[in-house]
Amino acid sequence: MLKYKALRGTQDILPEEMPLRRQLEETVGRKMKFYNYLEIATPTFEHTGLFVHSTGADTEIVEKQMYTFLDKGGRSLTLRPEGTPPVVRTYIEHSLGMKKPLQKLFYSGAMYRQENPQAGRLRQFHQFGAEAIGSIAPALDAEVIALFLDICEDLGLKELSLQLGSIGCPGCRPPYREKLLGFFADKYDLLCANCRERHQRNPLRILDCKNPSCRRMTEDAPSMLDYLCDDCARHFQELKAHLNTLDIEYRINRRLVRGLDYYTKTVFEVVSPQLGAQDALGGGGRYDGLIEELGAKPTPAVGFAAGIERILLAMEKEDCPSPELCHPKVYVASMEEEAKRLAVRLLQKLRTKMISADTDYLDRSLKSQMRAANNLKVVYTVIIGQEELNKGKALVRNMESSQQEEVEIENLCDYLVQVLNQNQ
RNA sequence: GUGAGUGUAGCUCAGUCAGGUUAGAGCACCAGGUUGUGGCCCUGGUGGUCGGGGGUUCAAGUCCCCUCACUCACCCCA
Repeated sequence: MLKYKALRGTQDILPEEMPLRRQLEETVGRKMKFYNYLEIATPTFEHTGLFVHSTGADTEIVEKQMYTFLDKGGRSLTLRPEGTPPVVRTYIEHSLGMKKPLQKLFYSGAMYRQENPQAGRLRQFHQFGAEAIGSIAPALDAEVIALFLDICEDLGLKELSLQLGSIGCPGCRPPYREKLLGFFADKYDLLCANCRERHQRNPLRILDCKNPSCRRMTEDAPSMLDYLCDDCARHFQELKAHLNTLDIEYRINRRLVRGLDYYTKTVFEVVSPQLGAQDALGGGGRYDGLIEELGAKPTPAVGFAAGIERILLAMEKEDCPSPELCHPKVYVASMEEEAKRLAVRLLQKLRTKMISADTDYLDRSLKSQMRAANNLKVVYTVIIGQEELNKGKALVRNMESSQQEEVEIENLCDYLVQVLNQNQ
């Protein structure tokens, strides 16, 4: 029995799974470039207070999901549970707003939340995300949404649903909240246990309950969308207009609620019907109050975060094309000491000429070496033994055609470079 | 944190209901069939404290308890 296993909710990524991840990473980087978002990276741990004051002290994430610890100086630190607060902290700390009025940034990395793991939900998981800080333009909300959908489509995902909503601003949300409380006043006893708790703390969340009876009850509950202030309503209208011009389909979700405190106005979620319970591939929205909340001058912003493992799951379910592991081009099979020394020299030369190559380090029979070459799917196998050494030549076998010919040992490398280039 | 289901070879799984020789198959891996040539085929081999611990029994992969992990769902969210 293995003494130490990967911790609950963490995952080893094996060689076969890497190509697909790399592809995703490459797609993200490429698309971000086209939309002019620049990459940044922030530390994996921060002062605990950063998340308490941005994500929100009352949120599930901060209340019970953070990996928080004291360092030797007695400071409370936390492994980042999400990417937005660190990015905003960086934006403020390095006065990025002074360098450019609008900063468009993206990141990709591991996040940590101590939840109960299930399909599409890990304790260490990976997110990429974009944050556009400095503009209130609804067109920017649309760009951020378009960017995320563009990435998903480039990866081959087809069955996606964009859920759109608005949760207002500090101006219009409190009055709406009162309205909602009024609506539930005579229904309190009919709510499920969870919702009764929500009633005290965050009544908006009742709208998000999946309990069928709560659902039915909230059907004709007032929606935030009907109580938006003029500013928020106009913003929402303009965003929808922009999405229409971009031919982006969306579904208005009158009860879309986010679990993070900093959202204002626009909220959205991209959902895959392939996925089951954890079906949100990504989500985001506007957070016009966060920068000020963290001590800088008021600055509007909008962004999204996406779950890499969830996207990977969805790609698998939709049979998206996945890149193959790459194979070396040449295998050098050799017998006897002298030939093996020659093989090592040849390998070195090939590699400096940018040709991937490998050989046998297990002192196996020629037959085994040929099998190894076959499993590696190489294009050519070079065979060097005593006979060849005597002649000063080596055999070069084309693995597909099974044709092989003798080549002067001195010319081996140049010969292989030449034939491999012809093939391409 | 709660509920249900599942843990047998590197992988996919038989065997568990009705306890009883030395725990099996396919794939993968290794070797041989050709004393120097891959794929297909044939033969053989390596590999398991049956998730872990405890209990019942003459006897436990099989029954009971605990524990850990995974899966699904609640919850939450990416």
